[in-house]
Amino acid sequence: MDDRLPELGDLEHEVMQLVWAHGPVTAEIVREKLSRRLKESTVRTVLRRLEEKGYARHTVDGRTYVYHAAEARARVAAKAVQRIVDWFCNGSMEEVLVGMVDNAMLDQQQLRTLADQVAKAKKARGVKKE
Amino acid sequence: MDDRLPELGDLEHEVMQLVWAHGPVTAEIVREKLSRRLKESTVRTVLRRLEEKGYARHTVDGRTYVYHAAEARARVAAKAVQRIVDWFCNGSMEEVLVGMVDNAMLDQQQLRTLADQVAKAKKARGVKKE
DNA sequence: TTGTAACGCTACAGAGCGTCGCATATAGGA
DNA sequence: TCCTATATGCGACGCTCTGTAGCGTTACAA
Repeated sequence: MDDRLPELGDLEHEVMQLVWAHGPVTAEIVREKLSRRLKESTVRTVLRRLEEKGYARHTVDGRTYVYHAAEARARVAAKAVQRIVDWFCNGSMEEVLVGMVDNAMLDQQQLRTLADQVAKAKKARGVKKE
Repeated sequence: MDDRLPELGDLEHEVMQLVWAHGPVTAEIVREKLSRRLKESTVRTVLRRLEEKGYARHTVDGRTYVYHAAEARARVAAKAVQRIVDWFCNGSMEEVLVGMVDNAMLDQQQLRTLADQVAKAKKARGVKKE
């Protein structure tokens, strides 16, 4: 259930961002929206690898593959962060947050605000939650 | 000042953990403490690469190199998290935390506690801060 | 000066990623 | 029914990163 998603390369990442932002996409759409001009086969290879890695899934429309995100972006990000926390700090999220405050990436004010927003967000979707 | 630290491989990571946990170390000490039995030259190569990547530094004692962590573990972890946040959520730490709560990795209670601990930690070292 | 201990340099294989070319299958129109 | 356009998968190639190590070099003690 909490399988480790493999890491993403730069291009793979860019494509996933498109999938998340744009919603279901075809290889052609991805190709058009990419910053670089790439061959169709390149895009398809990336999409296929993304699916192998568990980031995306596809459905078939006529004879066209439509790719969807397999997991919400926030969820993937959360797992990535969890991984970092486990790796570096034996799972102590606290140590990481302290590090961020220390590094001036975050201050307690923001942290407190975050706690509120998270609480709100949770309540907002609380019903849906299983 | 906030240079991007390159990622670490598994062995490199294990070695850094030793450096952080054990304090200044020599190649020999690292070798002894590693889970696997490796040749000295292997350990030295890893240490050297770690230094190239900016994770460690060395001083010379007699003709022995002594390696130190270049940055605190929490700081490195924080940067890694920051990177994740930037990559996936356009810098919205909030979105990530929501994802973690959503993923049951964290609950608001913990988050609030974290906010307190962070505040305390900051105060504790507040004076040193620049 | 010679042995020994510590070091850096170079290498090499395997995996991951960006990038394609090419063979193949299939829906429509001639 | 057959040809063409289009969509797909598979395999490949080069480059970089990482784990792992052999070997030549240098400095200090005897």
